[in-house]
Amino acid sequence: MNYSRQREVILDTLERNAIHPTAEKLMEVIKEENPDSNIGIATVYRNLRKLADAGIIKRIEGLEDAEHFDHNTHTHYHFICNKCKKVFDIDEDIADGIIEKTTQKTGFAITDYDIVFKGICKNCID
Amino acid sequence: MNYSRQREVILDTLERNAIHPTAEKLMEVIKEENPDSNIGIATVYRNLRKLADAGIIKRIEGLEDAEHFDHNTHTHYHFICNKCKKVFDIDEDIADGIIEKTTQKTGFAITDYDIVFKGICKNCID
DNA sequence: ACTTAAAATGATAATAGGTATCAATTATTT
DNA sequence: AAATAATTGATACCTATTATCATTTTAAGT
Repeated sequence: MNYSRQREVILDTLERNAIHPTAEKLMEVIKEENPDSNIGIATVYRNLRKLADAGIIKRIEGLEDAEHFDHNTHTHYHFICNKCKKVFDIDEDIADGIIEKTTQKTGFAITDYDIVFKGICKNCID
Repeated sequence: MNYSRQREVILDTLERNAIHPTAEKLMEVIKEENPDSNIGIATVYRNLRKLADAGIIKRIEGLEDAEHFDHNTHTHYHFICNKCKKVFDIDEDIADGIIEKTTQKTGFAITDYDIVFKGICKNCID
């Protein structure tokens, strides 16, 4: 993968904004932070895909209509609030050994898995 | 919800074809099985949404590009083969008490959750 | 530095999944 | 049977994402 200024901005912005943004949302933030730098939306989509395929960032599927992206590639889970639609990290040990257990029981060669919780977040309950 | 012949066909076809189809795929099957019956694609989308919202069937998100639907609403998980793209049920007890555990640790009001595994299925390994 | 080949970009057309609209039809209630 | 509400089919529309392509930038070799 060759260097590109745009890719650096995209990755850096994703890392500094841990909000699990969609491509469109990330584009918005990039524009705000770099009003002069003229990065096209196709470049954002392209690079997010490339970075995710390379395992440098993670694609989060199963949330609303669009794909979201996460700079954190360590094992963790997500919760999306049905009301405010915000995505929260769940960094707790709630599914210990689930890959091994499932591999053993099913015989599938599991390479990846995701857990998505839905409900109402603390802020929206009150 | 009023009765409709179309909805009955849609639900019945979904139940008899436990292949976790997308709306388009289900439409295909319906057309094959009922060449005369002229059900529009909008009706399929509309009814799958309505049935899922009513809890009669379940929407599976996080699989490829499109939403898939499952007539089985009991707690179970899914595995999608990255090669053949088939969706398999995982009906094993691999995440016991995960809602309680996560609710307790996070304080979110969790109403639902999904686990999606990815990898290569037995058929595609050989 | 200069040249060349490969990779990346920005603009935008194209595609795909899904929803909204609306007049016509079908169910339900009285 | 008449009135009201729900549903349908056709299709226009919207939104997320990818493809295309000419141009620019990067990396490597001389």
